[in-house]
Amino acid sequence: MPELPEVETVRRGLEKLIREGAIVSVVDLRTKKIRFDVPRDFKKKLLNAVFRKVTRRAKYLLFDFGEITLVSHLGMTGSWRSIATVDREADQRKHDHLYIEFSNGLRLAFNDPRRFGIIDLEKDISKSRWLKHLGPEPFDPVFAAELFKSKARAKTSTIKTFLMDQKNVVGVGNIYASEALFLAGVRPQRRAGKVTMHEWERLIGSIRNVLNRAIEAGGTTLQDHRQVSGETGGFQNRLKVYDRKGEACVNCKSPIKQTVIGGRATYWCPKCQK
DNA sequence: AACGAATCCTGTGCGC
DNA sequence: TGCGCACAGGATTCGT
Repeated sequence: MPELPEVETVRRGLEKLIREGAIVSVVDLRTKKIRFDVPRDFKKKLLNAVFRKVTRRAKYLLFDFGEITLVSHLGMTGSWRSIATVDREADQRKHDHLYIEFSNGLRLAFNDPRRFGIIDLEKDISKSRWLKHLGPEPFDPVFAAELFKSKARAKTSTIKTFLMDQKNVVGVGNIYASEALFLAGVRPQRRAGKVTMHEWERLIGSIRNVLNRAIEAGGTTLQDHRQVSGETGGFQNRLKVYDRKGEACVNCKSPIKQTVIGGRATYWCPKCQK
């Protein structure tokens, strides 16, 4: 499901609901393991913790409780939803793995059918195994053409694979990689090392542009993505190539092509992208 | 060491 | 309607 815009949308939803200073009053963990083991003392450590803020790093949500941080990754199908007090007992769904309640009555559920998501606790987030190999955020000025042209210099893998590798730059997944490459006019199957300086400049701009517009739209809902409120996102209506195989290119009317790169469906315009 | 493939898991949609 | 198969927004782990 979720790339940076979807995770950021969820973060903003959570931020609106969880008050700073709210105390965790209920931790109801329904499974020992999602993709990886949840810490054995999860409940004990989280209960009575005082909420500070929720931030995002790459595609990870970080619930800051001061002495401890709840780390959550949505994998492909993970979601957080808020449950109204009146539905407290009634709204329990298949694949709900965790419920957290706060002193002000807010109840949250983490649901993940495919179980590719992560729920973990970290004492010191700067040492987190999940975060330490990540590249820069796409909006960080460090993500600049000169540096990335040089980083990619010796890479024989495709530019699409390079952009989706979170060690290079974070937040770009399968949908937005195709979209950004289209906006920049670069074919996804081009070798990363052969992308020119000018193309890197366009690519970085396109990535920032598409991610920003997708955040504004509340993310892309193809099937699973939901905001914390339960609403779908809106960016699926603005996709230019993803999931549009055979449809007319918005620029040149050529049929959009689909291929597989790195095992993932990839969409591009054979005329607009060089 | 770098790259691509296989893998974890459940649900959905399609062809027959 | 039912069955089998391919495929799905991620990213670690494995094999070459």
